[in-house]
Amino acid sequence: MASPHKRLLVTAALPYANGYLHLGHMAGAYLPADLYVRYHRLKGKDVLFLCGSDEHGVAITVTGEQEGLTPQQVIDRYHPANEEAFRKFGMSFDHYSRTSIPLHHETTREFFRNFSDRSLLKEKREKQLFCEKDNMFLADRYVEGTCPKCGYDQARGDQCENCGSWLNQVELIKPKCKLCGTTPVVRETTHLYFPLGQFQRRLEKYVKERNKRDGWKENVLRYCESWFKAGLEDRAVTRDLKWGVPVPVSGFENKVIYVWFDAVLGYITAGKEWAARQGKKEAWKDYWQGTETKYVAFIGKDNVVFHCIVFPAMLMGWNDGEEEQYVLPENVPANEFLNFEGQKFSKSRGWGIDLRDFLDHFPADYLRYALAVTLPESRDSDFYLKDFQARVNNELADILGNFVNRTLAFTQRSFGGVVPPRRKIEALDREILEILSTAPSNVGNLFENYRLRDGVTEAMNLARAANKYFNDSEPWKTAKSDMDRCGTTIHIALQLVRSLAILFEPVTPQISRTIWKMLNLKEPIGPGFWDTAAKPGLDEGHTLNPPEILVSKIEDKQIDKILQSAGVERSLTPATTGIKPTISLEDFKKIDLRVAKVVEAEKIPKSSKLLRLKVEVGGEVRQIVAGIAQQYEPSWMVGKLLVVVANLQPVTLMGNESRGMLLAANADDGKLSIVTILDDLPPGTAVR
RNA sequence: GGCGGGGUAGCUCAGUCGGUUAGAGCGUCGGAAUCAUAAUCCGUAGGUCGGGGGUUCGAAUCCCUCCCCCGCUACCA
Repeated sequence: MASPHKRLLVTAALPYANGYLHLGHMAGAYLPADLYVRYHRLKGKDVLFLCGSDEHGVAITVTGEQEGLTPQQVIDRYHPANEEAFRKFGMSFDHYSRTSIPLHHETTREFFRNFSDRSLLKEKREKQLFCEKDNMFLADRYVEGTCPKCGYDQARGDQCENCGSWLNQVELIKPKCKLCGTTPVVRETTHLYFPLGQFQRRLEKYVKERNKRDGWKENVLRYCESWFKAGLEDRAVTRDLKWGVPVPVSGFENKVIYVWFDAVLGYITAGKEWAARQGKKEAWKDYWQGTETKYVAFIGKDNVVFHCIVFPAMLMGWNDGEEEQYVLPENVPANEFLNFEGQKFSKSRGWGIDLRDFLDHFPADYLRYALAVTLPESRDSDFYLKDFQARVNNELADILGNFVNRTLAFTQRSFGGVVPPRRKIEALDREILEILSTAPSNVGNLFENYRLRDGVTEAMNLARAANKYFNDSEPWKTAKSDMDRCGTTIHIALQLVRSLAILFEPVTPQISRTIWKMLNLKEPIGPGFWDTAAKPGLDEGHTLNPPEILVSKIEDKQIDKILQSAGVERSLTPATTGIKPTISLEDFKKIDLRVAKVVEAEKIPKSSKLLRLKVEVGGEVRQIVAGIAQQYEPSWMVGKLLVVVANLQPVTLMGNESRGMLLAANADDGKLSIVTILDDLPPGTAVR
């Protein structure tokens, strides 16, 4: 489907500057975006490709506190590292920006002020608990106290679990900060809200229309639907924090703009910064404003709500009141997640592999190809290193690399490295030329419909067909009998090499460049080259450079080595890191551990994890609720000797009082194992 | 427990929203070939489409139910 748009604006999700990029990120958003962009550039489209680091938000502050750094120091570590990893991976951003720069603060404040001036933002005054020690307002889950209705002493800020009544956190009697245990004070705070709900009907129409025009992905439509179904609500756009963009409205000087609001605007900032560096300050408007632009936002599935709902609503909000009209995303192709060796990437568990580490071991193109053919386009997919090895060896090296090599080596030996003339065309020649003539549009159509994985596979199919052509034509035989025939075969094979270099440029740009060099072509692969891949493009008599190995194979031991650095082995054993700070003996003595014998056990109805146990401790039988139902059968538990914390403050879980807690080892993956004792000592025996 | 998503060949995944003998790549096995990175090409085998019901002339596809996995969440004191 030919696009009527003159310009293409592409963004890839702004990575959060609170950690290193890993392979899951690349498969989710960045590689798809880069494939799409590189393809369109070769088609001759006018493309602007933007990205940048998302550097605000409370998580960065928390990381800083944990490591004794300022937020600025945190982002100054991850922003350059991620930018560099992107560069090595071959991301072809026109500009990579960051949200901590003054220009971005200005962009954000401009939107904010605009909304505020036009009374789009609603002010809501509320009383909230403020912890003077932690110097912050407490979210509901960070505060507990006595329920004013039933007197239960561990009610949360929003609801009492004992009597089930809904509470306002300031109603709590004797509230306590869950972080530090001190008593917070009531302070009045005012926040501004963005009326997302007002936009719901327009957003639904917007998604429907764009889907009709550009074919949105099913998973994305499903996520949108569930948000619409739940109903959109006002969202707070201000927060009582220090780290972020200061609110530009009087009375709110001590607050910052909520990170969800400023992050998506980072795309616009990136456009402005790009334009400024081009020395054409207004050039960004050609892409961001006006009807001639098609805007495509590549993201991972966790970001759907911000790009399909929040960001469009913000742009609608702006467009309603201004002459300058921002372009809304025409499509938001979100991928699902990539697993690593069968398990979810997890920073906290140390599972997975960072992009920069991977690129220390292998060329980016190997990774790009392997990821491209297993992109999680319609559901989560798995990345296995042994698959990676197989893809590179059996496909990239053996099919593509070997075809290029055999063709160039043959030319070198039999024709002195000069493109032989094409003589009489026979059936085999006609067949492959026919295949060649449709290959660019076949691959291109798949790319344009966001079926990147199929597109790359289709490109590899041309290499397969090329090998078949070479085999069937048997130039090594005709070289002895019919040099004209042999020359014609090699002439066509060389044309195929050239076309393959072009069709593979979006996936493996470095490999394509190497082929180009071997073909001794002066003008680099560039805008408009895509369609020329359908036809022969090498002149007879042209002299080639000597061939070199294009893709070298991956050895087993290279895979083993990276498996170790990936933390695979580490993660299979229980973590020993993350030990808490040293405590004194007095502290430890406060804990009264006792042997307890299970006398009764049953599942708590409607609960999936909780077991209600009656245990004997000393002379007493008490009830304990434990979250072990997924691994232990109630009947099996009866008679077991456990170790329990006997002097723990009681709590009520799903209406069941729990007086004490049993000890169990908790693995990060959710597996657990109860603690018991080796010999049969009487219940109530102290453990220390 | 609730909401959402999955369960298709040994592995990784498609399957155009009911229509002929369920597909691809890799792996397996056999063959051809020997120009090439022992690479290539051809062919073969392999699936009761998680289980069970139902609707239909016809179901991987629609409905019901059950089992298992993943995510979010409730409750892992």
